[in-house]
Amino acid sequence: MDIKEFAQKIGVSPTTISHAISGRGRVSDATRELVLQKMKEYGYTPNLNARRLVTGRSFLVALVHMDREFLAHIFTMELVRAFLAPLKARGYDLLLNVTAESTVEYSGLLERVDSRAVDGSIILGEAEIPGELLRELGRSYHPCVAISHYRVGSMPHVGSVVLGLRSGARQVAELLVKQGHTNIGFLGLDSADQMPRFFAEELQNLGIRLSDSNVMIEGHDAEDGAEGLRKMMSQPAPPTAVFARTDVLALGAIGEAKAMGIDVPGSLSVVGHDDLPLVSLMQPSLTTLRRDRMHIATSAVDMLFQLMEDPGAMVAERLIDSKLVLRQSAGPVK
Amino acid sequence: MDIKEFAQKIGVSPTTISHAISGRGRVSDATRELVLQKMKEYGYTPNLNARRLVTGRSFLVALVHMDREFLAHIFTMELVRAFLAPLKARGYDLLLNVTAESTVEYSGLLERVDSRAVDGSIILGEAEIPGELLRELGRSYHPCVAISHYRVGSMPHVGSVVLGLRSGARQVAELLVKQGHTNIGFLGLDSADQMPRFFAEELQNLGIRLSDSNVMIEGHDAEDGAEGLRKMMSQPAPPTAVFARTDVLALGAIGEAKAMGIDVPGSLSVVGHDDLPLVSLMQPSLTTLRRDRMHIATSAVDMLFQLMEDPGAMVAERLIDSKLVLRQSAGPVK
DNA sequence: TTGAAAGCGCTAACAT
DNA sequence: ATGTTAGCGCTTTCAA
Repeated sequence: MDIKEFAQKIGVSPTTISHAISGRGRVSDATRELVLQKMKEYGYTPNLNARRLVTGRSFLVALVHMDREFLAHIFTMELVRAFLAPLKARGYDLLLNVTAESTVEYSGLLERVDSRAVDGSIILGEAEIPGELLRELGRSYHPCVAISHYRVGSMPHVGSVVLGLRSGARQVAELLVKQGHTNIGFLGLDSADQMPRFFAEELQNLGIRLSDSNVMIEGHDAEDGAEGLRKMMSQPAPPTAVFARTDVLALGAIGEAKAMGIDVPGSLSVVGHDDLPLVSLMQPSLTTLRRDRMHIATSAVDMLFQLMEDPGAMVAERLIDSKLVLRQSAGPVK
Repeated sequence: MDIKEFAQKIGVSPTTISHAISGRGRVSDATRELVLQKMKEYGYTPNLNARRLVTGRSFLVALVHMDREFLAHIFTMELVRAFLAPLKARGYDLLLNVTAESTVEYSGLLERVDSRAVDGSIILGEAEIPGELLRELGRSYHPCVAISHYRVGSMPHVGSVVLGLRSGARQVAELLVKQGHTNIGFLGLDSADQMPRFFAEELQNLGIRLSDSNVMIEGHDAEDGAEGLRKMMSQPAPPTAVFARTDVLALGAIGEAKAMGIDVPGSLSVVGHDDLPLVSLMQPSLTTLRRDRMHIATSAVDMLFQLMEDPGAMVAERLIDSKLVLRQSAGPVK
């Protein structure tokens, strides 16, 4: 049943119905009551796609990601979850599966954007988000907010939430040094990651040198963490503390330490990064850097709606730092 | 730029453009080439909402859930992720944030459905999915697939993926009995859950009695698991093995056991349920029941598209069982 | 193989 | 306060 048919059935005009539903038009309370009442009775429900076509708004926000496996990271999953409530509070749904892998894919994205199929986008990038993509989006006057480790050059319609690494590096450095560690290791992900540099610099500031032989860049999996730790501990003067770039690496390292008969945190302190679910339940529970998912999500959503409401708005970049969560896996040097 | 303007610019009719893009119409190869070529050149991209209005298809599937906190379960997050690839393979996106909490919310859902804003729905229900909801959906000829622990009465346009509990209960019972345990406990979620009954029955079949005092229904959190285990082990004749309804309960229990000086699995075996990420990395690694997320997701999506392609199809219910993953936390009785 | 015209169901000026 | 009318941008008969 369309609005015309429904209008005839209940004896008012389509306009009145539209007004009654949106609440935006001038209708008498009595008429509005009647319309809403009859809607249920007849089971009429407006066609969203028609509305979207004519209003140019969809009440949809897309979550754009660079690769198809982005949800493999548990942290990202939790982030996705965190977007839901703030969006729902504004009457918005979240669109998933929008990848921006290549130029080919950009077009699919731009199609959805130019055609007003989504009102805004949140762009997730573990690595750097291609400037070309952001420029393309900006050019189509599409409000979007990028979330990544990197700063995004200021451009119109594009907000940015930066997940800072520097502060976390400092907090870990300070903790370990305070606990008396002087021989410290780092277990990393890949060569593009900035964390090892930051960590080395922060240790330097505290008078400790992160030697190259104590930096292991192995990969993403627990096995990589185990492998890295094994190498590190097989050196003549093995470190007494290790900062692992992710909790998964940290857990792999702890497992390997146990296998090698090294007590954590008795003989080796381990600090992770992410505060994934369950790491507080391990034995020992994991000391790690936590990023507040809700904070990230509400910041991004707030920013996005600012841009959506005022297309001219120049939104400031927002930096969000990690916070050290003290648990059992790191302790004073013996 | 709309199709009309674009048509004039490149000197063909809107019809031809539509045909060239969809590939459905009869157009010469040369013309199609031209159109696609010029699309990039001029940056024309069709309006999706207009297309959706006229075709009645949106290439969107909604993920419907009963409460707002559904993504709090890590298992559910992983399920969401698993839907993405099969949907993308068919050119579909996934719509998140569609709750069906109350009758009020049903209307929001039905609006999206009746208005063809989504082509189909996947309904997630940890508990039983309200029959009324499914009937409403079926009545609007809306293809949907329910995923839950419960069987859904057969009705048109509604498929069902049942996450069976019985088989898992049997596998755990068999494992523990084979390992020589005779005094066995259960750590449960809530009174609505069928698992304790199934587990008791399966133990019964093997000649073991699950005594009421060994069944603790405490809640969802690790603390609940710890609390339950403490009570259970404080009894005169504490069990030598415990089946926990979820991995989180199991981890809470293991933590508490350690705190009580009880070795796992030396003096107490613990089996969990879900195989959450990281539980394989704990010390000891967790023996648990695993449900194949990809299998569930592809089953549901396959079923959904069957219903979408052939509205008359009566889709068979599909049962998916858990599989025991043997790790370290459960072992032979000493 | 291509084009003209009608209409998808709604909203929003503009009357009344 | 309510109704009339003209599109929104596309697809799809139908005709050429």
